[in-house]
Amino acid sequence: MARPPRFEISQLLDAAVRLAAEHGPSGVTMSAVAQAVGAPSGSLYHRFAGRPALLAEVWLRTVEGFQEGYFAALRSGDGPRAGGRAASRHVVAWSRTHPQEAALLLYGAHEFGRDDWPEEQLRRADEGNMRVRAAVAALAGALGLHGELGLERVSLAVVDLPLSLVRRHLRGGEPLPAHAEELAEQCTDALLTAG
Amino acid sequence: MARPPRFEISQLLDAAVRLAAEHGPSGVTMSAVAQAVGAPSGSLYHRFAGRPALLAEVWLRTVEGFQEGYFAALRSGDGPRAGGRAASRHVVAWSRTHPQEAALLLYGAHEFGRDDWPEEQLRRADEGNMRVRAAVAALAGALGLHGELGLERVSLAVVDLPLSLVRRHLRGGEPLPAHAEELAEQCTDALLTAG
DNA sequence: CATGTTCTAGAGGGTACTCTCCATATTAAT
DNA sequence: ATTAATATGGAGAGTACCCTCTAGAACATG
Repeated sequence: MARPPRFEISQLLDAAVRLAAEHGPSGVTMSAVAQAVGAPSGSLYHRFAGRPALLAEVWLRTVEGFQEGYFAALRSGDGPRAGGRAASRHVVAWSRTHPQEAALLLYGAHEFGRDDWPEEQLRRADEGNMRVRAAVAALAGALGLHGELGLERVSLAVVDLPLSLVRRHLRGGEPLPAHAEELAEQCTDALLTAG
Repeated sequence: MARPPRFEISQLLDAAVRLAAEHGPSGVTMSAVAQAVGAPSGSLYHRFAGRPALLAEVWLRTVEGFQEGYFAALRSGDGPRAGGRAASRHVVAWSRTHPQEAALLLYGAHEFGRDDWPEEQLRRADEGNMRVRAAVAALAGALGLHGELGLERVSLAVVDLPLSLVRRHLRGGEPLPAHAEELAEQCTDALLTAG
């Protein structure tokens, strides 16, 4: 018993992703998103409580989409070492097939106005972070890398390093080179070797 | 034969750095900088052609200040391997003593409106980038790491990896842990070992 | 002291964006 | 058909910011 929506939420978020990739988070204005899909600005405020809520949703949908495959990769393969390599590879491969979303990930939640997010979305973000931390800690334990220093080294190996590799290229506007997955895997492996 | 300035350029840039570190590049507005030092907005336009010029100057002063010590570190030590380790260490140590400037570096020139910069400042930025590329290429050659893949691996080792380590902590608002330099050096060394 | 130069001081126009509001339209269920 | 629920469509108030512009203050030099 209601008028059907002309604009799907996912359609609005797609436009927001495109804008964020092209002009940065600050380019994701309510009017820009509305104009991109041909909707009046009022319609946006039926879906999102305000700009912070929209930015949070764009960020969370992207991160959660990324993490889905990331955790699967971490658990894959034969043993923790292979899982780490696969995870590193996944970061690069996913970025290759989702260049706009990857560009978005490189900004970080803070640039998407995290400080202004509504309670519930902050919770979702925290939960994702916790899951990553837990997975990294489990990997570090399985590899015998203990202590604060070991944990941080594993984080660098399976999270920050592959992201750095992606950043280096995407920020320059170039696509990822063919050998990127290979390089990420090699470097991750080198860092996972106990020093 | 002129009235002495009440506001030094460096004083304005200092305020801009503080604002950028706290609120991001978008927080560096002309009025915010003016208000931070107690100057009228008009005075800012005597020093800088406009907002893009101010942002460019903030970025360039910071990057050039950082690079000064970075190149010295790269050339220091005994052989290329030690130079790479020292450079990695320098990134972390400099970030520790210059937390605000480091936060600024983590954003990247693009976020500081690089696309709108005046010609001359674009040139300065390019020159800095070229010097880094050349130094990294020289290091890769001395280490016997050849080809596109080797070059990129060395870049990751002595530039992106230590920056990632810094980013992980500073973006969370925490200071760098005591062992950060040590960890950076170890990881860089692991990556500089030919795979 | 007179002069020319550089700077301060701050008002205000122009622009872009966020968000509110309300009349109107569309649908499902009664 | 009526009604309740939900959406559109778009005008416009409020706000923040960039930048310009003019008047005059402060200083070194002749």
